[in-house]
Amino acid sequence: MRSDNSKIKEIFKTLDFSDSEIKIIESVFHKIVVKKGDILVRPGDLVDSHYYILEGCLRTFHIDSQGKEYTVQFGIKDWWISDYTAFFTGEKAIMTVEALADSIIYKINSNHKEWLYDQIPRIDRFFRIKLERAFAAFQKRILSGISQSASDRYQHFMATYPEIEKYLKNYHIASYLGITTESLSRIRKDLS
Amino acid sequence: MRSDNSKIKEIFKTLDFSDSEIKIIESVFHKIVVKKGDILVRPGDLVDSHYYILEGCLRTFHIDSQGKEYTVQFGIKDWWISDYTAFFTGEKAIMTVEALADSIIYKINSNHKEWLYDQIPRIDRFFRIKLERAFAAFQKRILSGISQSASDRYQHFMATYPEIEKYLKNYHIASYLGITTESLSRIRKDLS
DNA sequence: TTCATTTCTTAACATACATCAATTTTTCAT
DNA sequence: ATGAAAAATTGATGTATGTTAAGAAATGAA
Repeated sequence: MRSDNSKIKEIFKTLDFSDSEIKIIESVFHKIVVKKGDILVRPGDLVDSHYYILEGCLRTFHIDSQGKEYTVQFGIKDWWISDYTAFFTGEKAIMTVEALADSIIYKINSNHKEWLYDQIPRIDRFFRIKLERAFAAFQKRILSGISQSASDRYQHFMATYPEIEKYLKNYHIASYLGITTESLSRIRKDLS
Repeated sequence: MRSDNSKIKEIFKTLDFSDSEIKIIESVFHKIVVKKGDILVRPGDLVDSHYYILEGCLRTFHIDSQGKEYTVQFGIKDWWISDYTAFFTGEKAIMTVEALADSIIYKINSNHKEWLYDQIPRIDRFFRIKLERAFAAFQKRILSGISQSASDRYQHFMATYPEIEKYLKNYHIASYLGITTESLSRIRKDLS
């Protein structure tokens, strides 16, 4: 075993694996302990891995030519995170993946994942369903972005992901909503 | 054969199927010919199907409580379309799927798709890769929505999907960008 | 605890986009 | 081809959000 993988079962808790299958799975996951502020993916990287969050919080964000940050995704316990555009398409990363708190994550790379699909076909289905749910969530976010005011988007975000809030600064939330911290501050004042 | 499925091979043109596999696939796809303006999915429907577009153009949009329309997706030849949130989660549709031109599409429902995965496991991988690419495109659109001006989003859309334009009214584009037709009109004027 | 640093708030002003209303242009059925 | 309906444009005005700058509050390291 390359690292302490005793928590691997949690990742696939919806599936029932035999001991030998667990061994196979453990062989392709790599445990990583990161500190708040650590960076997992940088712009320009080739991204051949994605990350399961066992504990903590991370975010994926883009930095534009003026240095402004735009958060595309937050991730907490039991979510997966990466620069998915780069991961899926093979293009170089335009995102940064950053730990917002000390976190414990499991990394798996593309080749290992493909190998795993061959070894345990049920896993293909597992990841497909994860992806379907993430896709549906993204569709809702797109709709929210084009149909709602910043205040409505803020309230919806806070209501939908209350567990994430404790890890976030207001500027993280603003960068996720696509507004400035000043605007968010005014929105919070209006709501209180 | 339930309908003329002679074009089914086009859907899976990246895969090499035997004649017997093609037969299996043909048995679960249902050809539908729709006219401009026809509706395939309505708000409140249970959505157990998605649609492959062989020819024509469709869009998925949401109508809010004030009757305003917000377009989440356009689809043309060789794309798939549905209310994916409803399709993947089992929730009732909040979207309308509408033909923007006379179109020829192939419909497949969930149960048949699951059955197909069992019969021909390679197809699971095929749909997973489609979904990965759609997911990456959605991630880019979210980033565009929170980071770019309406004018930039318009130019980016036109440059990225030039083949779609001929099917669209300006109010379709405006509803996709999340702006009013009046604003789009001014943007177009400024750019010309 | 204390102080430096980071984050948040507030205010004045600027700008992008929305709204409402009227008119022109385009589309499409006859 | 013609006219009614749909779509696009334009102008005047309103509002939400951005920008800049300053100060207040919160955080975290020593």
